Amino acid sequence: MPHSNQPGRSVASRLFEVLFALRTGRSRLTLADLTRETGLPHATVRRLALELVEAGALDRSPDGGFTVGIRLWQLGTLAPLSVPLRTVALPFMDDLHAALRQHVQLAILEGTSAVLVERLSSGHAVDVASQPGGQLPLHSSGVGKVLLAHAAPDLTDQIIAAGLTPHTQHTTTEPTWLRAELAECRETGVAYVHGETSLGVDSVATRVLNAEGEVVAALSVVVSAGTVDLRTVRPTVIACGLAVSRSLGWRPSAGTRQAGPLARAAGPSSRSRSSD
Amino acid sequence: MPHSNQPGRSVASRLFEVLFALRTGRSRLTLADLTRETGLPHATVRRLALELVEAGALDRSPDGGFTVGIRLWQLGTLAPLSVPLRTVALPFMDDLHAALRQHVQLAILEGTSAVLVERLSSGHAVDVASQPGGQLPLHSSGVGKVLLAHAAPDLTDQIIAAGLTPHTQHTTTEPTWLRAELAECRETGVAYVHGETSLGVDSVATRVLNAEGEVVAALSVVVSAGTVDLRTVRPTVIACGLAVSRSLGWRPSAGTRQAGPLARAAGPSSRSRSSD
DNA sequence: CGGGTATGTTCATTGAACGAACATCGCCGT
DNA sequence: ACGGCGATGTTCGTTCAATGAACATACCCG
Repeated sequence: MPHSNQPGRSVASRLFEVLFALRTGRSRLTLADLTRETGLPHATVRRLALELVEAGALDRSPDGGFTVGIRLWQLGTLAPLSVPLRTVALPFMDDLHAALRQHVQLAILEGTSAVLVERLSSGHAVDVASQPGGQLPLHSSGVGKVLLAHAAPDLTDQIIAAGLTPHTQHTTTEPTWLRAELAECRETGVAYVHGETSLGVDSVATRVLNAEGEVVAALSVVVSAGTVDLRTVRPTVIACGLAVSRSLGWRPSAGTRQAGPLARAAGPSSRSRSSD
Repeated sequence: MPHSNQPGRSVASRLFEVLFALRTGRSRLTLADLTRETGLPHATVRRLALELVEAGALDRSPDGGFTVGIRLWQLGTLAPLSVPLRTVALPFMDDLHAALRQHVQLAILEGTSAVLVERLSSGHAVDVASQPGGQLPLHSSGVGKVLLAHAAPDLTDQIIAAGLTPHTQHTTTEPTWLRAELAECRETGVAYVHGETSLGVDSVATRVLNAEGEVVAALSVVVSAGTVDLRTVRPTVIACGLAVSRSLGWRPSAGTRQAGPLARAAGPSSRSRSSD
């Protein structure tokens, strides 16, 4: 039986199975790697991979390794997140970075993860593994919590159903607790993380709104635990988030739909549920 | 005849015809746009585009526009030019930017164009249209000339055969003249451009070498004509290019294959190949 | 030299891709 | 109201490109 693939699968799906076998940390794969990764017959993988090379989507080094091609990278730069979001946010992130001398991150929601879009790091700050293009968990990162809090409610159900993987002993694994955190975040517009992603790393995150008052991104400052008082960082982060939102066309009045309570959150006083 | 496409074309090729219809400045296309752009029957384009959306390669806005998807952007960030080239070059480009307060560009060769990989701009400097991911002509830009000079000789023939499109009245359109410039550049490692890409914009470009002594990129400073003495900029650019090359593992001794003459070019005076 | 792994090549089979034709919707000018 | 027009969406018989098991080669290691 020389055609025993399960029917219903399109060429395109197979093609992208090969393409997306390249992931963070696995950005250079051999033909055998691709075969293992996809589970497809090696003859098929070979044919598809060579077609991808011919199209310029992949590059092949003389030693046989496949990597993402320059043309595909170029195509990626056309993604709408480059403009206006990144362009608009970058100067403000620069300011935030200059003021605090700590990591500053910008992330958006994609499927069931937060995707890191932009990042400014300080040499002397804690090292975080993530790079632009990398993924962060929705339930245990600052930006993740902000994005999850403002996403469709059933996404939270999905995330909880999928299991709240504990990355450290501080990761929130209790569904009720997480839901409470998210509700709090919806109220204040801010999310805190204390060593939930990795030990000794804290972060404060806030939301970024567009002209329609929708949460389009999350902005966070990541600090080494204990070095900085998060209560100091909080208003700075909030102000920066508001500044970016404003530049995207958001106005406090226009934003009543989702962003109403943020006004209260902006003041550090009211009910400072601190961190210590 | 319900199957009148010219045979020999693969699905993959059609798929990428649709994908690469998205170009700089045309990063958001409707179905009709894609159909016009590719010349394929609209039923085919529709099917392919929807498959691309399902795979996450494209995003479709509610109003029907197709844009590059986030997953494709993520995939692009895995391209080998991000690491090590960009990562290594960025700090040095920062220094160059800090020292000169002018545009600093990093580009690589891709096909018959130079592709802008990284760019630092100063608000008060001349405005150049190009963005990371954008293309620059090989015959009329600084980085282009550097890359062309060190590429396979038949690429020059190709470029000349394709016609030296004049972008301004200063663009080199005479093949012999261009070849002379390229020879000069091979000798000195530096290329100058005086208003060839756009009027009033000058640039100085130099090469970046890897551990094997191959030219892997070009580095340039772009200035408004007349504001800066290019003779001042030249040694700074050269030193920066050498610094990046060193960080990539290149050593003057090891680089004799292609990089021999650079030593002379490095010193403003004939042969003080200064590193001190 | 035999076993293992990575890569490359062949070819009969067939189902997925194809696209002409048809259908629908909204828009604009008359 | 009507008809022309462009954009989008849907159908379906035809057929050729995609498929993958089998074979072939090359290399490494014990």
